Amino acid sequence: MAEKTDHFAPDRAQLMSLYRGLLDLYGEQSWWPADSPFEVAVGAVLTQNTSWSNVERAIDRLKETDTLDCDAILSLPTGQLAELIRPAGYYNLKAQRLRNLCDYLRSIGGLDALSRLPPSQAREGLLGVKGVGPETADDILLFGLDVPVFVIDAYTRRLLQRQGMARGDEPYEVLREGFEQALPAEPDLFKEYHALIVEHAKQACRKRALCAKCGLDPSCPKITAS
DNA sequence: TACCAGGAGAAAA
DNA sequence: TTTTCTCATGGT
Repeated sequence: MAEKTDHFAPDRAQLMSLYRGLLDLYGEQSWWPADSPFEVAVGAVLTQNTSWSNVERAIDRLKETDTLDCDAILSLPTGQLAELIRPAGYYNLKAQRLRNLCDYLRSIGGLDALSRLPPSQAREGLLGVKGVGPETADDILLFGLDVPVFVIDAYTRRLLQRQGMARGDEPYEVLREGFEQALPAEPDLFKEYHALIVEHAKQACRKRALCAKCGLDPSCPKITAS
């Protein structure tokens, strides 16, 4: 039996071929759907294990009540914040997580101050917030602050497995570093790549019954550059 | 009715 | 150290 290793070192041509294949299939996605870096940060927390349509509802409710900013969120009782974001699910948990994130941002002087930190330091700071894991932190850095970090999510893992490029269960950092070392450090490329992977998951694997195991299902097509 | 979604952290094994 | 459990609404 082959030993299980956590190696992931794709070459640039391989990843760019996959990227072009996705781009040919789905066209430009131009993410993230948000009006400000702070809205990206809030959306990144709210979308944890949650469909974006539900997140939009919650963000709309924050906008309607003029509470989509750090100070407003921190001034709300946690129960009231939870009620506002209820459509996003896990609302008690996420209300506390949003407060934790806002506490941190306020302590360092806001997102502007975060963007002025060395990227590795900004990432460590975000990861120190209870409720902000690697994917959420990288969403904020890439889509909110234009830091070239590659976001790994469940769809990315599934696609890599389907393409035969990785097992899919490698540690987050192994996969992230694999992408970042192979690709040019361009935020726009990383954003579009991630958005295309999500779009692929939605379009190609729309049948729910198949989606859970789509990494192994032939109905989820392999991507090839035209 | 049952399953799943743009995770993360705590608890159990 | 690895696996399992918890958190929850809304669409299909």
